[in-house]
Amino acid sequence: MENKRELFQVLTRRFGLLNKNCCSVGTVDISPVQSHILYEIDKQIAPSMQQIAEAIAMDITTFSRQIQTLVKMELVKKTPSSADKRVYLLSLTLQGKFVATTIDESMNAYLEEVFSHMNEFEKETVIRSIKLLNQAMSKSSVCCTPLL
Amino acid sequence: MENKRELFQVLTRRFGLLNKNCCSVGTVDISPVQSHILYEIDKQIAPSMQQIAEAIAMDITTFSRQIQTLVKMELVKKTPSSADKRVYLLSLTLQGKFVATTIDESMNAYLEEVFSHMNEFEKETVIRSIKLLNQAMSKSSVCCTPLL
DNA sequence: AGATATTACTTGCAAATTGCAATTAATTTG
DNA sequence: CAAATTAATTGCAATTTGCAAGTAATATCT
Repeated sequence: MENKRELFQVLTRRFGLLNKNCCSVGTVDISPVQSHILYEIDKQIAPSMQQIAEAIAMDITTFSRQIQTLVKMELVKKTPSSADKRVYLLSLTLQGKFVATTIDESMNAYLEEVFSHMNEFEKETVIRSIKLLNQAMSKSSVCCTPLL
Repeated sequence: MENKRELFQVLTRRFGLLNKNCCSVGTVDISPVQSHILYEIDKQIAPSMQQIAEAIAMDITTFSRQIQTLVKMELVKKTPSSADKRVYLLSLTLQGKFVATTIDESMNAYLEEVFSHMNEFEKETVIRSIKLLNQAMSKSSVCCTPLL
């Protein structure tokens, strides 16, 4: 058996670095956490605060403040729900959408660059493995429970 | 082509969560960052502050303060180098070693649990893929440059 | 229907983390 | 031996974090 922890330790750090790189679009500069928030709002349809906070496993009070920041930066819009007046529905502004898309593209470019160091077969294998890993983690009881 | 970013976004989040889980040993409670520091000190031989800070790609000033905290917690020992009096050599105390080892074991247990949802062939493939990915990232110019 | 409980979100701290700029002390370079 | 470089530390000041407590709206229960 390998030392799995060693492998994951290194991988985790590199992911952390990759994440940090990717959050500057023109004059707009956001944190990795904020980038995750934009990503998730973009992905869901008219989500509430709770939904996004849960999806990224973030404390709701911290999340509330992050959203306030993003609203001030005019990247996110909070619309009161008509069905339930306690709820705010989140969406990206035009600028927010632009930022999210640009980050997505640059992340994909980064990843393409990383994958360019492999041959086709290796690429396929790695992609398939990451899917497997994601599935296994979602089945796992020890972590990741709040994540889809 | 797949959407790689989607896959990595989810994986990154799950790793983040895994990381957070794993830092409480008895009455000692440390942050994920501190756990990385302990890990890296344990791995190297009589490293200097610079060396560790660079290995985990952390700002040296932040690192300096983290070390101060860990020294107060009696997990890390700072020994002035006799060869160069500017330098401090880092090592784990007995307690620090214990904490590092315990975290290592519990991380490995977590990972075993995750891998238990795969068959033997899948396990092999995934492990091999992560190695490939690590290699590719270390060759990459866009990230990870400071990391071994 | 009306009191009670629950839910969604917000604020008040207080602690921890971060990084840039500037400092100290030791070593190297010219 | 003076000047430049290096290792590590400190002074801010901004950001992030989470618990506890609060407000307002909705759901539940007799």
